[in-house]
Amino acid sequence: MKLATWNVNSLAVRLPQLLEWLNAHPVDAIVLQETKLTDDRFPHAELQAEGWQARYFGQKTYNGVALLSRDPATDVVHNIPGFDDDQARVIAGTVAGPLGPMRVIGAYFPNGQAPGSDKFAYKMRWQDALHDWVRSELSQHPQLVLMGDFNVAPEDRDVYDPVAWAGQIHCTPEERAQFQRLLALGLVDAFRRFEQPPKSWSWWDYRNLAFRKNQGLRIDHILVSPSLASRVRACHIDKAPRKNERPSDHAPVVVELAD
DNA sequence: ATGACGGTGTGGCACCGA
Repeated sequence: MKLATWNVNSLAVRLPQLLEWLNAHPVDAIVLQETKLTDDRFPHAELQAEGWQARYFGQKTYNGVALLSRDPATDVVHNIPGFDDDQARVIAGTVAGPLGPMRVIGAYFPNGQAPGSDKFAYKMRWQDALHDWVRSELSQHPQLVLMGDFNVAPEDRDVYDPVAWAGQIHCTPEERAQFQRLLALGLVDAFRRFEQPPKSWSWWDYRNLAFRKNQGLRIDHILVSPSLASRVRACHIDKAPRKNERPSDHAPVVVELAD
């Protein structure tokens, strides 16, 4: 079973690239971030024509998330229950698979702007709420995957220039501690289960020829529940779509689970 | 220190992302 996450930075612009990628890289389910579409504009017909059932939760201009699967996801949740939020950042659903029902949570963590800002405080509150909710989801769904754009580079090896980025947004001790709190729930970073090429990133700035210079961050992650950890067969970042004309600034991340 | 690139909105630029 294969699962993926991709911050597409506007699904309206990236739909052709998404469909092309899904054709070349069949997955059982994928979560998308930054769709930037209200639900009435979501391209469910185009996706359905390609065999995808879509669950989506969007808004105008910013944010927006979706969960695509071959069979329609059930028990769908929008945003973090009990956490009042006017930003569309989370979609969760249960997807049928060879391993039985799989709880899939797709998340677009707040950017946070800068330490000390209001947006940073929101990012911390949001992550507190996510942590507590994921803990309760884990108690009900032993087979759970939390994936998306975390906007956190967990360690210095996830940053192209850790000295320059020290204490900067995505790299602050507070954000990294929040990431560790998720791991403390028993979740496992699938990417780090394996030897990986050094300088593996999932995001490169559009500016300064960052992709060509391979200056990026690993901020898109796939965390799996304890009962899935031993089933993780592979996890990789697919840089190829970043070479497209008009690419997203993020690359998809893929995990393969043994049936 | 700033802006650089790209997306969106009701635009002629501002805001936001990371």
